Amino acid sequence: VTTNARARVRAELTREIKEAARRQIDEAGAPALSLRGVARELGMVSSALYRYFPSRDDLLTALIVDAYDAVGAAGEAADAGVRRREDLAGRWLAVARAARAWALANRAEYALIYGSPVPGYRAPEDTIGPANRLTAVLLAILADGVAAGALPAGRHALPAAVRADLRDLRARTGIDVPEPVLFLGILAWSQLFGAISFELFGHLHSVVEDHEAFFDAAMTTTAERLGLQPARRRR
Amino acid sequence: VTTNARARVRAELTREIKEAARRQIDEAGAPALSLRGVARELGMVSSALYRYFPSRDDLLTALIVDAYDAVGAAGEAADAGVRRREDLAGRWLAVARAARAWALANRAEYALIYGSPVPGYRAPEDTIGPANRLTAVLLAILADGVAAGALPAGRHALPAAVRADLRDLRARTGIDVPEPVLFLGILAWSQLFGAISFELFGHLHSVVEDHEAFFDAAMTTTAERLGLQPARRRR
DNA sequence: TGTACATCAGTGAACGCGCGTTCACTGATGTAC
DNA sequence: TGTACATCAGTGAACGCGCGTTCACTGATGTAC
Repeated sequence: VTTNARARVRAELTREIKEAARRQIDEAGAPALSLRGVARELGMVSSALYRYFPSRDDLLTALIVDAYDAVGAAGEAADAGVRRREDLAGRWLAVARAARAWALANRAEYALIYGSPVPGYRAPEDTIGPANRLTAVLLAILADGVAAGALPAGRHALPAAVRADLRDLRARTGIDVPEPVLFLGILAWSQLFGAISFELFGHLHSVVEDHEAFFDAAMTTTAERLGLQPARRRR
Repeated sequence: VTTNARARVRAELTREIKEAARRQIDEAGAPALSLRGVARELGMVSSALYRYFPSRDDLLTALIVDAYDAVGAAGEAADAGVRRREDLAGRWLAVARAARAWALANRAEYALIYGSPVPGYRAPEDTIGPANRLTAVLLAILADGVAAGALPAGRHALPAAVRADLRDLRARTGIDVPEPVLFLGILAWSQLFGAISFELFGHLHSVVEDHEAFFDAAMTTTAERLGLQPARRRR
């Protein structure tokens, strides 16, 4: 039991190191993340950090995993907060808004996972699982729609190469959604992050003023195009 | 006349410096761009570069301007290469493919302009003009469509805030396109770069294999959604 | 055309800084008998 | 419960490196008369 005192302190400090690192990348960007800087902020000597992370890259990996987890959790919570589960468009919009809100509140972390990759850094396998967390939420909405018969099964014609790739994807992952719907889903997914990136990386600057209104309108359109009907008039 | 000998040599070296810098960011990313490294590659001493660029940031700015220019020129050429000007969907697809091809061939430069901003670097005014070059090509396609009556004027309902922003944008820039069409245009624009970024930044990895086929299918769908009809069956 | 002077490109040393990582060490915290 | 030993966290010095930028300088290239 007393053993865990040491373990608890260790966990706590690990958390504090990551927090300080997050603050640092928020101020100067991920490439400028420096172990010495983190150590300085915590009043430690830089070599002490090596008790917690074997290298700078491992610290970066931990931050990436945390970021994917955080945005995934935000999406899950937003989806779960929609009471009328059959309101698929409402769920989509809620998740999209949650992703944007998280991105605005954690710009550097967003850039870390959805911006240009940190040069020289190669993401290890550990990041794959958490990366799929938000995607799973979006896929669940699609799957619910298909199950309820609310999604047009897909008159959308696809080139053979794309259809084959999507068939493979379904087989590998067990996603229960027809290829055409899956195709539109990936499009919507990339539209979501395209919109967030455009706003965050400054490309909407001097184009549109009310970014939130624009985002909502864009995501509403995206939901319609996906075939997600607003709640009441289900066909 | 002989005066220009010096000027020509100067222009040539300026070009070589930028080329070496591009090679460097292609290998290690923009944040790692170093004047000393560039000088080393050219067999000069680092201080000599200050005869050509007053600081590292100015070199970066020049690279950004060049990149916007290059992708803009690629888009213009692709658009100009479509003989049947009334084939709006074909023009859109050609420009989209050109943007993607340029991005694939110049990954670091793409990341420089459409990826996460280089931390600590603030883009000066000079980058705004070139940044609009590609956008202008896309807008011209829309404007042509509107002029030819080929684009549905826009039954698309927009929230008041968005509509007002777009009205302002039209007034400021003299864009000759109704707000609903403009809205869909911006959506298509961000879909285009969302798709390229997703592919380049690795988010399509283990999702889809044939990236080119997927991109083409995505952009074809985007063109349809914009209301751009394939050439022959104009309504 | 020929000379005196101004302009410019490039050199090399230096300043002051920060970085990741290693290593031998001191003490404190836990464990086993 | 008390002592001997092992584990672990944190220190401080050091290695070897790279960076942007400044500055006084040497020569070569151009200009004006």
